Amino acid sequence: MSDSYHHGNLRQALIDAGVKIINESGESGLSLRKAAALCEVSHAAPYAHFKDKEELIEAIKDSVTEQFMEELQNAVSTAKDAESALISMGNSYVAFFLHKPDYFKFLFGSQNITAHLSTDKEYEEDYPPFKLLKETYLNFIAEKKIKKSKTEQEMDLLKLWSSAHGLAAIACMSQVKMSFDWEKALEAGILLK
Amino acid sequence: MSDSYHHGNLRQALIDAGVKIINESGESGLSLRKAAALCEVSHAAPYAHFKDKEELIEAIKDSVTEQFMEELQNAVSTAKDAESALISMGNSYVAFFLHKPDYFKFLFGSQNITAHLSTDKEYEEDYPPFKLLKETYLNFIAEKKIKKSKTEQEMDLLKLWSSAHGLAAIACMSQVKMSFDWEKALEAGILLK
DNA sequence: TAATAATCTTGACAATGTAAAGATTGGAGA
DNA sequence: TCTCCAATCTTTACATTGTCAAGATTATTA
Repeated sequence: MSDSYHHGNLRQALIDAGVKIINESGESGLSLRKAAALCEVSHAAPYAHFKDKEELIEAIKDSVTEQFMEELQNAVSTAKDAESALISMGNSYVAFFLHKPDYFKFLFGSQNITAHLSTDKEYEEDYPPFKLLKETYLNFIAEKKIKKSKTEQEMDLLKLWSSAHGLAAIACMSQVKMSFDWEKALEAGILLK
Repeated sequence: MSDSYHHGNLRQALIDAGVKIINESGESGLSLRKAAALCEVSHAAPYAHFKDKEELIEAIKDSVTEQFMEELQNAVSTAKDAESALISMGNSYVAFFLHKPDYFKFLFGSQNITAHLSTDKEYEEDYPPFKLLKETYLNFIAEKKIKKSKTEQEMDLLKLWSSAHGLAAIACMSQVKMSFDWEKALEAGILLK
């Protein structure tokens, strides 16, 4: 392929450029034209791959969510049993965003978590982090031979998810130096206890 | 005062216009020029009262936070004892945003919770909802004669705050109809138990 | 190889944030 | 009361941005 007119893989390049921009200047610094410029392509080129800015943003979110999932998956895989997998996953959930606050704001800030997912299903089943949480939780209650009703299980899952998510939110959203030492708290297992 | 040139109370009018816009079309629909137009004033008039768009947004957040605080305060005031005050406050925390999801995204979405606060103090002390939570919590452990170290208290407060905030986040961010019935869950007291 | 689809460029336009310069007005002090 | 100043508001202007339309270039496929 001659490399002057056709980029080759502009779609992915735009996504990568978007991730880079967000890391450097947050979501507010992200514009279609800047992403296009980073790819050395004209300002309207993105429209061959994305319907509008929103669609690029969703693609970037999917990309960041993949990174997120890798860390969660790793936390679960390397745990010695189902209980520590659950705890480790929660800690990773918070730690990931603690180290990348801009990712939190980007993923959960302006738009809906599930905006990119099909809307005709129960949303949780399609959201990868929740799927992993559910698996891990089910392993846990199986391992411990705990009997719970469907409703109780849903409640447990919601508590687990929201406590991790809430901690991440509070950690990320307070730019002010906190008196609270998050790293220490995570080590000490403030989560899931 | 003649009512042609000088508005009279443009600052407050712009804030109110901003709240209205956010209720109708979310934060993405908010622009300085639209707010100015709603106040029947030229597009540059806001600059007499706000340094830039960000400063208007912070003022709108303060206004919404006041509404939020009224509901929290009410929940605490009308409770029969400190324990139910704590529970009621948590439920109000989630319920407020459940009924106004756009407010959640607006308050905690793009910017920092504490961006409008002084940055040289421990952030929690200045954030009204946290202040109220702390008071209510201290009343609770006093009422129950529970002895806790400073660190344990901080942990408790963090858990209370993050669980309520996390539930609100998850409730608001999933636009998809959830299988989970939030109203019922709140009645049943999923929080703080 | 010719037609068609995909990809990219150029040019244009409206909405927006923001700055500069000037008009209008209310109020403090004479 | 009158004058002057500071606050408030308007007008004009400009850069950035999202988006569209028309056309150029290249890949694909029949």
